[in-house]
Amino acid sequence: MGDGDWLNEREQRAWRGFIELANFRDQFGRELQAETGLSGADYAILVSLSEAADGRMRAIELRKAINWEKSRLTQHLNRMASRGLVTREPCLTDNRGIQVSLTQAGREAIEAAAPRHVGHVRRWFIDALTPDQLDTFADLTKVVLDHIAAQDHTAQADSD
Amino acid sequence: MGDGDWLNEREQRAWRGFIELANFRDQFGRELQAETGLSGADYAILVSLSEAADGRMRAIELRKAINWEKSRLTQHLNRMASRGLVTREPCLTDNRGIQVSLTQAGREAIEAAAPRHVGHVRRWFIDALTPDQLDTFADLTKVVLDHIAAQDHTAQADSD
DNA sequence: GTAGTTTGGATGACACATCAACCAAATCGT
DNA sequence: ACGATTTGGTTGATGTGTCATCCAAACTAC
Repeated sequence: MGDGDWLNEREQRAWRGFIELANFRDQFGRELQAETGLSGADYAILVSLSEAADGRMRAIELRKAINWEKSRLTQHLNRMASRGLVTREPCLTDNRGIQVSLTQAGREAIEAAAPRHVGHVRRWFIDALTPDQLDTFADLTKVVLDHIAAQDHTAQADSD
Repeated sequence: MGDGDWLNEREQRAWRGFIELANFRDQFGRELQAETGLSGADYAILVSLSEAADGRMRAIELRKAINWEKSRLTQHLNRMASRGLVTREPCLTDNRGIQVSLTQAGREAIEAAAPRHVGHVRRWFIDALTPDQLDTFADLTKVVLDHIAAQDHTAQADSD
């Protein structure tokens, strides 16, 4: 390919490090799923629900909390409902809305998964760095994220 | 959910920063795809091919270069071939192998996409950090990646 | 040689995410 | 009141990635 302008070595080191770390994160998610039976997506939904009063939320609130596209939520809730982790009922105060509720099985699943999740995060990431390094890393990610946000105001993404 | 042991604030800041940055990266890939017509996966394959002699490589070499599962490569090459970006021919020296070649269209696609790719990386990531910060960031990712590699020697995906 | 294993690859089923299009209830403007 | 628009959600098509399984060619043995 035409290698007109590429990154210099310093830039490339940082960028590739980031990419590899991000790649690893997908693997991390799959391992967690293999251990707990919950994907990262499942986890995000269950955490939100489990923090809500009575373990129930309107779909739209859920969507705001985890910042998903609506079709993604619809389809994922379908799969989770068919697995018995959540239920979907019509919303009383808005006939176009949906109430999503944690089932007992869902609550048990998230409570079983949470410690393993934390353990994984610690073992794979936190333990690699000293407290100072953690701060530095957090600072740098913040710089980049702020830079992104400043550039592109349509950017937010989140989970976990 | 039971909040038995969670991360302290410092740990959480670093972890969440990482997650958000990794999430952003997916969005980055989609934007690039919208602009160039090439997904990150397409890009990885085309870059490898374009760097090879004659723009051709055996599938297995390609797989090693980008570290993919074999079924992923098979399926992605199918899609790319149907889009006219690559061709697949039997390998002369090993009857079970496959030779993958860049087509003219594929070469043009990667050459058109590369500058935009670099521009995006710069604009979204590199430009956010000073040279010193780039080094620091690269160092920290390396620490984490080394830690991961040291812990888990079974990380590679492939089995049969 | 010829049986057993490894290796390069293909295939089918499924999970996951996006996009575009659609629908009905809610809301808004007048 | 009533048409127009927004909003909450669904649906279907498509792209992408994983896993498990299968297959034939290639390398062992012996």
